[in-house]
Amino acid sequence: MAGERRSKMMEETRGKLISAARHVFAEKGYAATSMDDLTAMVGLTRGALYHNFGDKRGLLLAVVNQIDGEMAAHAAAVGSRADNGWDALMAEGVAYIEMALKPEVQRIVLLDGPAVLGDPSQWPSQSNCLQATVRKVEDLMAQGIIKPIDAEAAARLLSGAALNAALWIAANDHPQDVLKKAVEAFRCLAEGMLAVRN
Amino acid sequence: MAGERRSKMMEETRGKLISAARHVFAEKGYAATSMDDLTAMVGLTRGALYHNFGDKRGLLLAVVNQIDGEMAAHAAAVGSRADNGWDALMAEGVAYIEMALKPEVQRIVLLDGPAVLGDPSQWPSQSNCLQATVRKVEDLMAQGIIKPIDAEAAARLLSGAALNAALWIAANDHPQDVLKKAVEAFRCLAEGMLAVRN
DNA sequence: AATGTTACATACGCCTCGTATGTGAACCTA
DNA sequence: TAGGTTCACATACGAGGCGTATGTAACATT
Repeated sequence: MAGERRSKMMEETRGKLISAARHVFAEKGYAATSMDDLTAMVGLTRGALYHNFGDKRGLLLAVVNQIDGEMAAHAAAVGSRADNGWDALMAEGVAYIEMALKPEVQRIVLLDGPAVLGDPSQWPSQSNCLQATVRKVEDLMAQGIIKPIDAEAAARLLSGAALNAALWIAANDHPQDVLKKAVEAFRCLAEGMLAVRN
Repeated sequence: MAGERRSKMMEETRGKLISAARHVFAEKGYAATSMDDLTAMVGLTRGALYHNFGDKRGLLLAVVNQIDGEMAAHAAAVGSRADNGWDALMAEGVAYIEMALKPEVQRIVLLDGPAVLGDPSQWPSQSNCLQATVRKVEDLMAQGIIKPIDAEAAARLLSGAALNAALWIAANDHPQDVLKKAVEAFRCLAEGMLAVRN
């Protein structure tokens, strides 16, 4: 039961670094961010960085995991409020699109993340989120609501479509207008999985 | 008339640099590639690089444009061999997935490209490819084959789904098996756009 | 209280990028 | 064809940025 003050402090410095990184990575991008500046911004030096996260990539990984976790939690919360499995799946997809409108998510999770850390589906958090979608698809399939196809393939294509929709929206001048179109198209595509048309 | 030998030589060096960059970028990634090494690899120095492409990003842009152009051409060729508009759209989508299996395309066009150059839909070539898909969707819509939705939204979601499918396949150990599942799921989703089920 | 541990700072070397300047060959002119 | 000019590329230089090796002071253990 000792070393409590120490680990508390360490947790705080980790938090400060991650928080600063979220802001700066989102603004200037990963490559253009100097770790000297980043650490100085919160009154530290690179020493703290390399001790806590190993290297620059490690910091990005921590940031990505944090954001990704928040996204998964939010999507799950939205999905749980739906009346049935299908609506929940749709609601999660739409929520995913909406979340990806935040510059933080765009730049860090969708652009720099994959380039620096590699295939997103290997990340722990992303993997969890996808697995949840896979299970939802499997449930709906077992209920005969959607056609028998590979669940993982379906989940990945859905999330891919949502992701790309978000990128499109963010690059556009009228996000709200485009969001409506994107959501409509997303629902339309997703209905291709339905065993019986509404 | 004049300066023919000179511009011929310059075209050759540009070609050598782009060719080398395609290989090295695909292997080690954009960030990890040294321009000193890259240029030395074809018997040049960085002087040639900065003269021809302005900076490192300029070289990546040239590489991306070349690959993207090849992809668009291939997709168009595949699509033109189909009997009808719908089959052509499906064939192009599948072709897109298959092309994205090449490490070159994955690493350069799908990972580093967006991170370094920004939104892919702004790139000249990618934009052309997308526009072609949009027009195909509009045609099918005019024929009453697919439901009336926003054509650009549909095109973007389709290409997004295809893109993500490719990333999935490439990260997998059994590409051929997964390819089949992905293509099946892609067709399934796309059929959501059909006005009348087959 | 003495010793070990650790969280972070400091200091160093290596590499890479971009620019500024040099150079020799190809080009135009007469 | 001879002289000057242009230009494609090489060389030289300076400015960071990353990662590591080492230092240090606060904390923990006994």
